Amino acid sequence: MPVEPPFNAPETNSSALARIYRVLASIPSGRVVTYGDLAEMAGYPRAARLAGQILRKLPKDTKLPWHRVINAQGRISLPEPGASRQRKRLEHEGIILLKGRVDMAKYRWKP
DNA sequence: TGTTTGACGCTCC
DNA sequence: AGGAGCGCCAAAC
Repeated sequence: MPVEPPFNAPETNSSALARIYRVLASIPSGRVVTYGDLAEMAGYPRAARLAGQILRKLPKDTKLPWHRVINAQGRISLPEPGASRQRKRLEHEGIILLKGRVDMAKYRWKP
């Protein structure tokens, strides 16, 4: 008799990694999501730090749009020099940071 | 098996 | 407005 899975465990055979990757790949150019959004969309509500943990380990040459993930305050969470890379990529997609912040009301992606 | 660790988030003040 | 404090949660050790 299998036990009830934890409330936050979406499916036993699909890893958080795969789920996060899938959602990340689906974020449109020119839009952003928060770490919390990313985790929630992947099936892990309140696991914002998990999203960060996974993003942190992405290979440097990944093609996934890691730069479209910022914190809930609209700020870049990476330490330098990553922050500069991220800002550059965002601006390249038309997302301008004012006072170091992205206008979330305008660019936050909510499917 | 228990503890530590974050590219976090929310509430106070 | 901006910082301190605390909660959160799965991965790494």
